[in-house]
Amino acid sequence: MKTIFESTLLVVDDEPEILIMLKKILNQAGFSSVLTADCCQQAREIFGAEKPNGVILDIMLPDGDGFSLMQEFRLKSNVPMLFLSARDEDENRLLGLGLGADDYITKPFLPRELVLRLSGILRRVYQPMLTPPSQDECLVLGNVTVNFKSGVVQARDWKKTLTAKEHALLKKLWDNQGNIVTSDNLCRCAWDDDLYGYENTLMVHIRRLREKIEEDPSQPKYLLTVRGMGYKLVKDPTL
Amino acid sequence: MKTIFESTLLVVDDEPEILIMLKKILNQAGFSSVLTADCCQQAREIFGAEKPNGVILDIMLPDGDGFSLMQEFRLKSNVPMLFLSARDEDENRLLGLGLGADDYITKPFLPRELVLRLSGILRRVYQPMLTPPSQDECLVLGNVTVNFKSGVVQARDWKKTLTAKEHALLKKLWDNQGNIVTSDNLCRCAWDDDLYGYENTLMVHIRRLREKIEEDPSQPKYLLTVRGMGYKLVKDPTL
DNA sequence: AATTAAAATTAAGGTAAAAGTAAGGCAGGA
DNA sequence: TCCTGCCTTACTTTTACCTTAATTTTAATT
Repeated sequence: MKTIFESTLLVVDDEPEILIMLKKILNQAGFSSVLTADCCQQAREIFGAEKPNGVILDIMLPDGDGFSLMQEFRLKSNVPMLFLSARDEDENRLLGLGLGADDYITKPFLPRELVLRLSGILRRVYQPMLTPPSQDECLVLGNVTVNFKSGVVQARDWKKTLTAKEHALLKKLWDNQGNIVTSDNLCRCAWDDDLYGYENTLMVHIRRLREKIEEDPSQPKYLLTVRGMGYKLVKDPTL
Repeated sequence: MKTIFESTLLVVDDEPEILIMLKKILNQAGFSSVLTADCCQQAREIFGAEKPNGVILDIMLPDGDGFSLMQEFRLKSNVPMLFLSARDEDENRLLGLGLGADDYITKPFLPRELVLRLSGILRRVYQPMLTPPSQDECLVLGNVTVNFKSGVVQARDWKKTLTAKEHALLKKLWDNQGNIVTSDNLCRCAWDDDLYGYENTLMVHIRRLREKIEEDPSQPKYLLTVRGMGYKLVKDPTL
């Protein structure tokens, strides 16, 4: 399936004029394949034969009710289904949703709202995957890895934790990786008051950071000093 | 993630009593991790930090509107979001759904309907990724086992139960196992009002938790302090 | 090479965050 | 109503982290 508009939809309602209207609305919205049924029996046949990708059900049907029909279909398939009914009592809505309906729309309804809700559901179901299961983003510096979420710096055979200030500073540098971060800006992100006089303190922290990420402090490769301006974190010193 | 009830939810509304009510409703329904925010700014912070699995948004907020906020969040994530608003005009519903909301619920609403609709959406979105139902998941810390469903902490020859607060806090830490959880966030998940002044109380609870899981409080191995930031639960101290 | 300002290095001392402790308060159940 | 268990408050003590300050090294400028 390419887009949700190539879904096959099944609309079940006993009023012919409603069926015609719905079909028109859905076609206009871009759904090319809309099947209709006006009773449970017909709905069952189409459902079995066509395996629709979405079902819109009225509740009152001549030869049964939509609730039972939905239950029946749910046993066979996890396809998106929604109720479209004139019955707006709380109990009915709760019943319908409780049976696993993806929505419960009451008549009269806004065509555009129906389309939006239906499209939303179909999109969720047929174009689902969000959140690519991402492992925590880590900062990798040579053999050393920094995980900001856990505040851990580690290599193969050891492990250290970052203190609050170190965490703030290194994060700031990482966020601006490759660019110069002025001492002022670094101070601002680690200290609330923007008093000056933190320059020296900052240096001490930078020193500790360098130790922690195993820099040779006299020959830093990753956490570089930019004289007169600030510091810079580079991921790959060869570049 | 094992079930949808382990989703982290974010509720944004400017009325404190609504927040408290929603939190209660959702907790009762089984959602264990419900965060709340009363303005856009706070919502942004939590959204960025916690990556919630579902968002419930009011439209009228003191420092902005829910529509813009949803647009903003949509750019960053495809997470399920729904509106909960007193404004029932057609245009607003269409606008909300058009921006990609998964639902638009109007106040007053039936608690059960909210829960059904939310659960339905979450199931659609996350079900495909859910792992097959396993036996009760337990947190194992050395010789001690914590069962969150029963709230029981036990070792070979003894057994204790968790209190409500302990349960909430430990659950939160477990959900973010290995990562730093700020004191703020811990407080938020255990107390409704996000008043400050819970820091001390939090500490006392942490202390009790440490006793309960048989930590040597002076040399914790599992429930670690991250000074200036918060706490962290590690499953295996050797790693 | 001399000069000088910037940055690095130390180690000690200060301080705020967290731990510890105990008593008081409050709600739910008997 | 009292009782019990849980939560909160308030206070002291401890400690991990941060800051300070003095000295040394480095790098840019002349």
